[in-house]
Order: sequence, then C-alpha cells, then structure tokens
Amino acid sequence: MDVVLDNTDLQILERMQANARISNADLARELNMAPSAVLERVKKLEQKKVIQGYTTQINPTTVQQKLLAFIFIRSSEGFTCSSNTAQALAAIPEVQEVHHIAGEDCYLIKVRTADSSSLMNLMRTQLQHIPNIASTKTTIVLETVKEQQQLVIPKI
Amino acid sequence: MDVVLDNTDLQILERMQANARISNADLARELNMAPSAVLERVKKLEQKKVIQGYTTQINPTTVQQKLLAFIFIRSSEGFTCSSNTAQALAAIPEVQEVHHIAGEDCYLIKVRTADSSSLMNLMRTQLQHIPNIASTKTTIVLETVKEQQQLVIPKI
DNA sequence: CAATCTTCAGAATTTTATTCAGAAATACCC
DNA sequence: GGGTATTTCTGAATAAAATTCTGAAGATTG
Repeated sequence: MDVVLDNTDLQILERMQANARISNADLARELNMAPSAVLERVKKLEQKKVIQGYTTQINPTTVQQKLLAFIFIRSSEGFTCSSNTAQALAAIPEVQEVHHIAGEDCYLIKVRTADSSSLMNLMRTQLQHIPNIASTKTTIVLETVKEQQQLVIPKI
Repeated sequence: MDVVLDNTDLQILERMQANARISNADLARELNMAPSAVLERVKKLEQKKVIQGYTTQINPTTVQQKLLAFIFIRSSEGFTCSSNTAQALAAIPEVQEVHHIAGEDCYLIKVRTADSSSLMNLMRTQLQHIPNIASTKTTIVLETVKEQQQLVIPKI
C-alpha cells in the first residue's frame, strides 16, 4: 500500500503544484514525453491519492474574509481528545484547519471570518455547542507575510 | 482599486476553488453561459488578482513530509517587528506560512519537514541566522484532522 | 438621449484531451 | 539466464476543449 514515486512523478507533482491548470500538453513538452504517457501518470497519482485535489487560491479580502485567527482549544477530557470534538470543529466551514497537537492544549484550529465580530459570533454560536471544550486561547493575525501549502518536493 | 464581484464571479470562484481543473466548457455549462464569456471573466479575475493561483494538493506523507509544526517567534525588537525578519522566514521553503500576530509573540510560522530531526536541523541552520529572534516556542502536530484553504464564498 | 464601455453569444480556428494499438522497457519467476 | 508477464512508453486518430473574433445586447455616464 505504500506509494513509490520515481523522478518523473516528482517532476509532475512539482509542476502541477506550482500551477494546477498547466495543460497536459505543456507538461508533456517540459518532460519530453508523449502527452498520453503523462496523462496516464497523472491519473494514477490521483487514484493513489498522492494528488488530493486541485484548488484555486483566492485573495481572501476580495471575498470579505479579512480576519484570520488561530485558536488553541483545551479539551476537558484530558488525554482522550475525542474525535467527536475534532469532527465537530472540522464541520464548521470557516474552520480551515484542525490539528491535534502535542502539549497542554488539545487542538489548534485555523479560522477565517469576515471580521472580529463575526469571529465572536462564530465562537458564541458554534464553539459553545461543541462538547468537551474546556477553554480557548485565540491568536489574531495582524498581517500575513506568506501563506501557501506548497510542499518541498524531494529530488532523487 | 477595490474589486467588485457579482454573483456570476462568485459562482465561478466557488466552483474553481472546489476544482481548479474544471474545464472552461463544463464551467460554462453549469452557469448556462457561453464558454467565451466565462473565459473572459476568469481572465479578469486573474488580472485583478482575485485569483492568485492554481495549486495541486499533494498528500504530504507521500513526498516524505511527515512532520508539521507551528512555531511562535518572539522578536527582540519589541513593537517594531522588522519586515526583514519576516522576509527571511518567508524565504525558507519549508516555511509555508508567516503571520505577524497580536500578543506577546511577534510571528507565528507553519513549517513542514520530513521528521523531527530535520525540523531540529532547520532550526539550527536556518532560524539561528535570522536576526532579531529572541525566542521560539514550537507546537508539534500529532494528527491533522482537517486542512484546506477553501474560503466561504459569500452569496449575493 | 446619445455616446461609451462592458458583457455576452455564436461561429471559426487552433490547440488539447483522450483513447487505443502496439513497441519498448522493466520486473518477475522458475 | 531465458522466457513470460507487467508496466510504461510512443504515435496516430478522434473527440473535446480553449481561444479568438465579430457583432449584438445591455448597462453607464454625462
């Protein structure tokens, strides 16, 4: 079940990570391969879930999402951070990330809303109803200098 | 300079955010428009930097990136968190995000590496050489429940 | 109300995606 | 090592899509 990727796969991933809408024809030209061969590899990378999806990066402020916050959430269950709590957090559309973390707190979530009042509103209406939340500690982002999820693709 | 988006633009953004590789023809069919009209809008959204790019989501573990960490960085400059420090942090490929945050710390960064030893190595070789870093506080992610940068697209 | 700008549809053309057959390369197994 | 199976590739054919362009419809402005 483990996935083995050769150099060609990594080249494909690197280029598609930088531009998901690159045409298969261009990709084939860059790799000096036939388009059919490249297409077959991309399909397999999708099947093997190496490629999890293709997304468009939208400037958040243009769609009225000006506030970004990270919230540390302490669970009242001690060690057994239930997956129910995590699932409930993940179900909130404004919550972009839910991480189970090491240390005193249990979860770290990343939230994006229109402004501070809508964050307040979200915490009142959504977080309050989620079980086993003992306390929260919110960090407000003043300015984002870099934000991408580009991975460093290894070279073989 | 402010960007005004109508309902059609938002529909396009919503669909392209969910699948950046949707064909222009399919998009046009879903919106009941001519492909040429849709293409024109997408081009404009790119020009206006509403669309910042198209990226492929790659399963991090398949490319040997098993460790995720958040690091709070305290600056030695007090209030004046220099942009030099931020730029230096942003220049590190393993650093996916650099946020200037409110509160006692100055920056919050998101880092992805192969494992804990390569994180240690990165902190030794990279962070040590960045000026004005007074202290760091690292939070290790044990498990990621949700991770996406999909925005909630407003309805008009 | 006319002039201007924007957005759109539809057709023509170029380019691409997709499929398929068979060749080359690779891995596998006595 | 020799033969077989499997994978991966190329190249050609076809279907589909991207792109460009023209002119019409709609909205905006003075």
